[in-house]
Amino acid sequence: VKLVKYEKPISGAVIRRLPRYYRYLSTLKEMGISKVSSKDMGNRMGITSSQVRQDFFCFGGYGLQGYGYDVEFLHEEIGKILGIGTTKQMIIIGAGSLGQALAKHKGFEKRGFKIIAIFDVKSELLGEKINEHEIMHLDQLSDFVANNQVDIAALAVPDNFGREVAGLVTRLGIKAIWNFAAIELNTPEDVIVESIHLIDSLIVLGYNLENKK
Amino acid sequence: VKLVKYEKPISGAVIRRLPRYYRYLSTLKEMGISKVSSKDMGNRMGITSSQVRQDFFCFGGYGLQGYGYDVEFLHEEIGKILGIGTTKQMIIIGAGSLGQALAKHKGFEKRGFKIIAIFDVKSELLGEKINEHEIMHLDQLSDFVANNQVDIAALAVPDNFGREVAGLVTRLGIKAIWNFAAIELNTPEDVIVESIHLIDSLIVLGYNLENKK
DNA sequence: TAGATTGTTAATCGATTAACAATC
DNA sequence: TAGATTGTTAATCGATTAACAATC
Repeated sequence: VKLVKYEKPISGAVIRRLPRYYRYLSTLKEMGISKVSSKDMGNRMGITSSQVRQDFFCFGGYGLQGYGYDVEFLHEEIGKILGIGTTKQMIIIGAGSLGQALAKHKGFEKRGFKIIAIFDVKSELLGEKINEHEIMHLDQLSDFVANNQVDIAALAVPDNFGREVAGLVTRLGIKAIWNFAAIELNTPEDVIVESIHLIDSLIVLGYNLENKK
Repeated sequence: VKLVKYEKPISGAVIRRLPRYYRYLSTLKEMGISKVSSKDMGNRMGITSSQVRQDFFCFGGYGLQGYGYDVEFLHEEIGKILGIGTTKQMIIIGAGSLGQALAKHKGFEKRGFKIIAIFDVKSELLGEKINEHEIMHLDQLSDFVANNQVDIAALAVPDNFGREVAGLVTRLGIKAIWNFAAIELNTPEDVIVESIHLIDSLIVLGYNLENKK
């Protein structure tokens, strides 16, 4: 009997590779390919086959010696680890162009992230509909959170409002923030923050371009 | 005489922290604070003071023993390393909601990234103006690149067009791609790719929420 | 069986942290 | 001078890679 190894927490570096494996496996599935080797996966992703095997080994290993990995099975198992398929409800705060773009994005719902409301403070935006959701005033957030399960708040507000809105959101008990403001957030320990710093990413790109890796 | 140490290439991990230092120093400057210690910076960013000093030491050290770092000077030096202030010209491919949000974003130009054109293939979008730029047809890209300095192409196209558009862009000689499609790009060695995988980020957030770090 | 490829341990590499002398 | 904080080396920690036995 082989036991799955959940003893020690999985490192963040491994977790961040899982969505990439998952996407690649989705592609293979669509193409009707049923098996894949660690070498194939590594080549595609620019990492070593050794790292691929090591990553899966963290969870007990999903392959068959001499054969490789079954695409369908591996896809499903990684999906389970990542919690894809369990629906999480998300609100978007900030209905500017970025907030609206997030609200309209197709890919999130497919992976279990359901957008259930959009908030802003600008009166001229209120009542406008993005997809099926009317933009609500931020004053209504408290009531909304009291009456709905909100798992994640996406912050697409101007940088200088980020701290304030993050404070509000955590006071209301929301435990996960997807932050797009170019600021550092200091949130309570039990609140998970994941930031997308667009400008940082662009600056690193500019640096690498000038200093050709 | 102290020589700046440019002997070995700086690790990517260090470079990715520089924009964060830079942003923090910008804030301090605005607040009129003139000195900062490695301890202050570390606390703010959730890293050790040792790491902060080690990072700056890569470039020869910018501080004064017993005092700390001069905010204005450090800000300027990090800016120089990152190449902030040298203008880079960027085009956006894909004028959907995400492409438009990028085009409208205020923060890029401030850091030297100038958006000079937007392209799409949908005829109903052509001619529409985003900021001062008219949306052009992708067929015009080749001419445009021939007549303008294009440093960076931001790819905000549907995932299934990503590879094709990346191929086009590299064939036209553009050396840096800021990729928003949820795909792995295989580009020539001399092309720099920086990807923002929104869905990956969201999935990791969901994972961390379920598995409370 | 021969060939292929994983599972798994060990070795290496690189990044982070600790420590403290230097010096403002 | 005493106190503070960097510059810099060494120690530690963690992540990646190599290697190969296991086994399909």
